[in-house]
Amino acid sequence: MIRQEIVKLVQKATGEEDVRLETPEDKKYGDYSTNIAFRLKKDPKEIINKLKSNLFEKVEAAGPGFINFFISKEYLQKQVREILKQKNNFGNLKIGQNKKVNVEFISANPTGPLHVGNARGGFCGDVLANVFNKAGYRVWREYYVNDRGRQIKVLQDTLEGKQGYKNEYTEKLIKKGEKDIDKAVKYIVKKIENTAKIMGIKFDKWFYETSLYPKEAKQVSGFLKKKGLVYEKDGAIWFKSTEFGDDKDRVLVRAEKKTTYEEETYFLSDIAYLKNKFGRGFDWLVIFLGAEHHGYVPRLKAAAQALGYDKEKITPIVYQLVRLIEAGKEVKMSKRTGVFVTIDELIEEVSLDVARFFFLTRSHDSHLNFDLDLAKEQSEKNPVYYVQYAHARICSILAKSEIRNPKSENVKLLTHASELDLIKQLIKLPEVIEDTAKDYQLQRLPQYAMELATVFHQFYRDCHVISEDKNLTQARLALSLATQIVLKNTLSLMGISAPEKM
RNA sequence: GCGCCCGUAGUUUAAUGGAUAAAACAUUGGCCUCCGAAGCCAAAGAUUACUGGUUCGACUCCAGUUGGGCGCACCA
Repeated sequence: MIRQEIVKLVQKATGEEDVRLETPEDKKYGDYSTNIAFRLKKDPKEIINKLKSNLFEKVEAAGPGFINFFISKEYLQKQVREILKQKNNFGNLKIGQNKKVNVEFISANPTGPLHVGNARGGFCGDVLANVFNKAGYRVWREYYVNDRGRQIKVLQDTLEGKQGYKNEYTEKLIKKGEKDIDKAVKYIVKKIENTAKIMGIKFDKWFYETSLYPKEAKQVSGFLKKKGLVYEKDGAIWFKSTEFGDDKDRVLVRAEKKTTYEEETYFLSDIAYLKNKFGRGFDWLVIFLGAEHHGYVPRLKAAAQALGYDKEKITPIVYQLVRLIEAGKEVKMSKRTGVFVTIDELIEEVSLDVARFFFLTRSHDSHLNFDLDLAKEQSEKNPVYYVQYAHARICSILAKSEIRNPKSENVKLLTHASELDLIKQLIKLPEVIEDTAKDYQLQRLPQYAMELATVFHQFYRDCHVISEDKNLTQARLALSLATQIVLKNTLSLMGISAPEKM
C-alpha cells in the first residue's frame, strides 16, 4: 500500500511515530500530503532532504508547512501488473490478523416482517462484515432471535385474537388457526430467513435466546452471585451495574407475580449470550443497534466487565432510525398497528442493488428519511447504475478486443494523465478497506465506487483503448482489466452485482 | 430534567483539524461519421442552524443557544 510506504518513509526521516497522510482535493498539492513539518515545527525542506525513495516524481514543500508527494509514473505503471496478478485478492489486508470477529445485526424480534428500519442495520452489518473479511478478520455473522419474553407473550395474545401485532405473518397464522406459539415463531423466523436471503445476506448462525435456558442463564447468574454483584430487593434480583459505570442497577430476575411471562429478564439472557459468544472463541464482538436501543450500551459493557472481559472487545455500532415518509409527512412505523414498509416490498420495487446502495451512501449516524414513492421514482437515477455502467462498458471493450490476456509488459506506455489518474484511484482500494475497517464509515465504499467510475469514464473519453498501435492497445486493455477487477471487488464488498451488460 | 444522535446548495447526502466545502438528483447550455450517450464537458446554486472559545488553520474539537429524532421500566 503506497500510503503506508510513504508513512514509513516520513517516520524514518523525522523519528516521529504519529504520521498522517491526507489526499489533497486539488491535484496541484500532490497525490498525498502531510502536515508533519508543521506539527513538529520543523522546516519541511529539511525533512524532504532526508527522504530517500524512488517512489516519487517529486516531493515539495508548500503552504504553511505541508509536504506534498507526487507519485512517479513508473510506480503507478507497476501497480497495474500487481492488480492483474492479485485479481480478487487485491485489497486484501492483514490488519485483522486472522482474529475472529462476531458481527451481530438485525436481530429483530420474531413477531413480524423485517421493515425498512431493519434494512439499514441489515445492509450495514452485512457490508461491514465483508470489509472485515477483506481486512483479514475471520468473520461470523449472527442473528439473535428473541424467542422468549414479553414480545412472545404478545405474539401469543395475537394468535388468540387479543390485541397484538398486526402484519401479514400474524394474519396468516390467525387464518390458519395456529395456536402453538413455538410453531408460530418457527414460521416467522423462516419468513425472516427468507427475507435475509432476498437481501443477499447469509448468516452463519441464527442464535435462539431460548437455547440459553436453563443452563447458561443459571450459570451466569450463579457466577455473578458468587462475585457479590447481585442482590435482592422487592422480591427481584438485581445486578450492580452501577459498579461498572451504568447509571442504575438492572433487574435480572423479576419478582414473582409482577409478570405474566418468564421471570428472567432479557438482560440476563444478554449476559449469558455475551458469555456464550466469548466462550466460542471470538476475539471481538461487533453489535449493530438501532438508536432506540442505544441506552443499552452501558449495561452491556458493565456486564462484560463483571464477567471479566475487556469491554473494548465489544463494539456497539448505533445507527440512527429510519423515518418513514408518505406524501411528505412522517408516518410512525409500528409493529402493533402494522404501519411499515417491508424489506421484501422495498426490494421488489427498487431492486436489491439500488436498495443496498441507497442505505450504504448515508452515514449510519445521520438520520434517514425514507419515502418509498420517492425511492421508486429515483431508483432509475440511482448512482449505482453509474458504477455498474462503467463495469459493463469495460466488459464490452474487453469482449470487442478479442485479446483475452493482454500482455502487461507494455504498461510503461501508460503515460496519459487520465491513465495515471485512473491508476491512482485503483490503488486506493486498500486504503478504503483499511479506513473503513477502522472507523466503520461505510459510505466511503459507494463514494469510492463513484469516483472510480468517474475516472474510468474520463479515461475512456481521453484514451481510445482499441487502436492501430498494438502495444498501446495491450497496455490499455491491461489497465481496463485492472479497473474491472477493482470495480468488481468494490461492488462485491457492497453486495452489489457487477453486470457485464445492462 | 438527564443522556445519546443530528441540523451543510432547491432536494438527498459527502467531507481522516488543513489549501478554492464535494457529489448525486433537479435547473440551464454544449458533445455521438470514432471501443456502449445509463456517458462526457460546462453554467448556476452554500454566511456549513446561531453565538462565543481553542488553533497558524474549525463543517469537524470545547461551551452556550436553538430546532428535531431517540432513550431514561421488574419492555426489548
